[in-house]
Amino acid sequence: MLLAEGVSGPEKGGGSAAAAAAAAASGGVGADNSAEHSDYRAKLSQIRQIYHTELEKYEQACNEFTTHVMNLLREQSRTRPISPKEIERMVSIIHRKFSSIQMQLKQSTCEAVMILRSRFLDARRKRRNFNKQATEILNEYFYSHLSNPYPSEEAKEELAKKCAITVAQVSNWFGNKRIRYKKNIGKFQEEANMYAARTAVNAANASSHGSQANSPSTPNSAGSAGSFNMSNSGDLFMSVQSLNGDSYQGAQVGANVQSQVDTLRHVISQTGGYSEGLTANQMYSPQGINANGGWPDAPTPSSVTSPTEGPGSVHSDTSN
DNA sequence: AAAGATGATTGAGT
DNA sequence: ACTCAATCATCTTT
Repeated sequence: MLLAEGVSGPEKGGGSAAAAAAAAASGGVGADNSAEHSDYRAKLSQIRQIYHTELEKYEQACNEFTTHVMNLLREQSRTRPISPKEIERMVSIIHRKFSSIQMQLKQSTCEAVMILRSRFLDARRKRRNFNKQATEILNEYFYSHLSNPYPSEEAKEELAKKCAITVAQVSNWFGNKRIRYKKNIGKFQEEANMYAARTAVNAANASSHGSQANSPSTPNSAGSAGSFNMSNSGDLFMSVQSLNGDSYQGAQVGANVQSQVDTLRHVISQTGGYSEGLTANQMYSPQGINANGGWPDAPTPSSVTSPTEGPGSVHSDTSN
């Protein structure tokens, strides 16, 4: 342990390198937090220094005590015979005592290092929110796959790359998002509206401009300037609703039909059944519309592209 | 400072 | 192996 942390290893020189290596090996997340690492390293070197000075002190004390005892024995040897074996025994006893003290020192140092590590390297303690763009990308995916928000491994990797985070973080994000969305759909309605409308508009633009079915990189072109006005979103709703009418569904190529279905379905259910008394669960629940939509099971382990969905009935429940 | 939001961890279930 | 649910620790907003 101490060796691994560079505490009991070589002196000052390679210590920081060893500490950095240990931190990187155990931290795993180590990417940009150089400032925190330097702080960590400083504390670690402090511990190392204390450890070494204490060790030196103990050694010195041990030597002093040994010579002291030796002198005593030598003095005694004038009055009574002392066998060299006895001297050896005494010395070994002294050394044993001091080595046990050293062990204690090592143990406490080890504890200090452990505390330091847990303090500095525990990911929960240095949590940083993702930047706006990353959350936008993630939300966009989430709300455009609302009927089955379980990204495949490849999708996760892609999202991770786009958002400059790890795949595990993507999984965490989706886990949190699913659970929190399901727990309180009402709280997420505005957000859902926003993203649904936006992706719907994007899709409409894409389909009207030609055949750019799937956007391979940075789909955040249009409204990412960051102004979420309710009146504005109302406008979007209207346009989307008219889009839903009947003229556009032919233009949409089947690439991301499912996401557009989600989007449209969401908007439709929004504009259609808006009543104040209802609870959030009833107002908009993809589970209610889609029998499978409750995401209870079937995380679709390997179906990245599933065009099997029949594009025949995009708007089966428009309900004029 | 309190409350809410959010990313990460943990334990259980499948 | 993956997800859910609860929880923690921190960040952000009020």
